[in-house]
Amino acid sequence: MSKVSAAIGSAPVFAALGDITRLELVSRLSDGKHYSIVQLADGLNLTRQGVTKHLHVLKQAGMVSCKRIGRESRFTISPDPIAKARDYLTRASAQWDEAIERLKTSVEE
Amino acid sequence: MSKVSAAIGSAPVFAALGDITRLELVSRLSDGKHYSIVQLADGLNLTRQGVTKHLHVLKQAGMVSCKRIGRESRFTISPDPIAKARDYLTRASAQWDEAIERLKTSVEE
DNA sequence: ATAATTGGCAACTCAACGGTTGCGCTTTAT
DNA sequence: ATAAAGCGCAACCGTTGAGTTGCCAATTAT
Repeated sequence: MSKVSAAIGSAPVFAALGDITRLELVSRLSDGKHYSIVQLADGLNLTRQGVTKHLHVLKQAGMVSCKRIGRESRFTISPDPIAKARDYLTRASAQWDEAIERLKTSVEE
Repeated sequence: MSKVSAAIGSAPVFAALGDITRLELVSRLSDGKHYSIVQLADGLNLTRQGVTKHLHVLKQAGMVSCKRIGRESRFTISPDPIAKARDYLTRASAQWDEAIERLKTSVEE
């Protein structure tokens, strides 16, 4: 599997992380605990519905999971997809690090 | 600097990576060499202008730099911003890895 | 029983995005 | 000198995205 085809699976994850609100939500969920929507919405400058939409995006990207408990929806982080995205970036930087290293020694145009 | 404030700087980078065309462009540029727009557009199923727009997004995110040489614009990868994004994801996963580890041992609600 | 919390669903607005076409300018090739 | 290559700019279009409001159902608290 090429690097690109490995990456396209992570594209939705990157897209999801490309919004500061969702970045904030992921940050709040990074302690591994589970939170209700109102808890997650607290302090954010947008409606509960807005937060719900963002959480839905994160869920579609596989980055969070939710479970209905009584009247609330509890959200938790799902580490795997983000770990995959991280691995892609790690491989990518390793790739051009050595490529640039090669270009530095032999001046190939 | 908190993790979030470190992350919001990476949001445009993540957003830029959230498109499969730009992911492909980054992949093509990952050898550290520089390419003209038509070279980068080759094989992609969209117009030269479309590619130009994507390259502009990558440039705004600081992920590529371009230099005019004669009649062509040569684009090269700029590793730093992507490395920062990678570092953020690495720190984030490390954080919830240990958090989840703690939650596994002591069952704290 | 009644009121408050929590949240899902649908409709709507406005802006941003991805992509296109057309045109003109500069640089290179013939 | 003329043609072609490479690119930038601007206008335009359809779709998606973020965010809102309003309403109703279910659960919990009083």
